[in-house]
Amino acid sequence: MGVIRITKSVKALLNAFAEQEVALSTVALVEQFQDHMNRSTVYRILERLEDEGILHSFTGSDGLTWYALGNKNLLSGKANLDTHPHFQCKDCGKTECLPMSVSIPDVSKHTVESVSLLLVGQCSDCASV
Amino acid sequence: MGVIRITKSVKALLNAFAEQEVALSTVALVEQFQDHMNRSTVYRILERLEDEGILHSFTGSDGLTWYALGNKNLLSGKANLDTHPHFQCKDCGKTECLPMSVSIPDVSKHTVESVSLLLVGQCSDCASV
DNA sequence: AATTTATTGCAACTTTGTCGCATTAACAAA
DNA sequence: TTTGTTAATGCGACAAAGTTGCAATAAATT
Repeated sequence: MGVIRITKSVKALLNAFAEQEVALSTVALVEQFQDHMNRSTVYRILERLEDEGILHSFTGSDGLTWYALGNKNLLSGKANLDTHPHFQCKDCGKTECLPMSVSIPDVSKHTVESVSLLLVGQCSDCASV
Repeated sequence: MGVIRITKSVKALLNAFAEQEVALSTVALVEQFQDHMNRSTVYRILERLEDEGILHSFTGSDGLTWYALGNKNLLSGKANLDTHPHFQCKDCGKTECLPMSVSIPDVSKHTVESVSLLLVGQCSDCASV
């Protein structure tokens, strides 16, 4: 499986997530570390960390890929579908996992294997301006 | 606003949606009409039709943009949030709007303006194989 | 039919993301 | 601590989705 060696680059990326309790886009991470690691390295590490279950990814409103800590943490059991939503602020772009589960109704004749749920709106910081 | 002139290209695109009751990806449409209209024309027409409310768009599991008929059709009133999910079959790729509304819990301190909800799984056709 | 201007085609471009391959650096074992 | 194995990285080239400016074209209106 994924992460076998804890390289400096892996540490740096994990650090970025540990410091901030928010989701980070691949684009932002590539830019943040452009002087310290190659673009493809960023992509490959994120992929590996996701394979390990340390990160999980989702698609933002702009179609870009975002990553956030956790995955298994947010799930009660592996049998259940992970239906936690992500929230993206249309003003400041801040994106985060929402610590809740949304119930998805049964879809007749369809087997649902994964759910991605993105809420776009205004976060509290931007609302108070 | 958007659509002012009903050109041959606009008619052709609207026809594609009328014939099939499913969502179509920009990529598929560009390919389908590659001999009849330019790629940028497809993108621009889809954008205009969405502005008009004739189509609505969402992002598929692959990160690609998809369009489907309706929008206002599916909404009871403009005051309510449109929370109808989209379903994408992981096997055949068929993608469709689901005629239902999913209730989104209140998110404290966040104003939710739009919801995108994508279910990925297996459709009935693929399940019976 | 003439006029106006929205729409289109074209081509060049941007951006996100992937890939192969040679080099480098984790890390386990001696 | 040194050595050997191979995962991980850098680099560069590439692919695909989507955008943009501008000149040419074709709706729609009079």
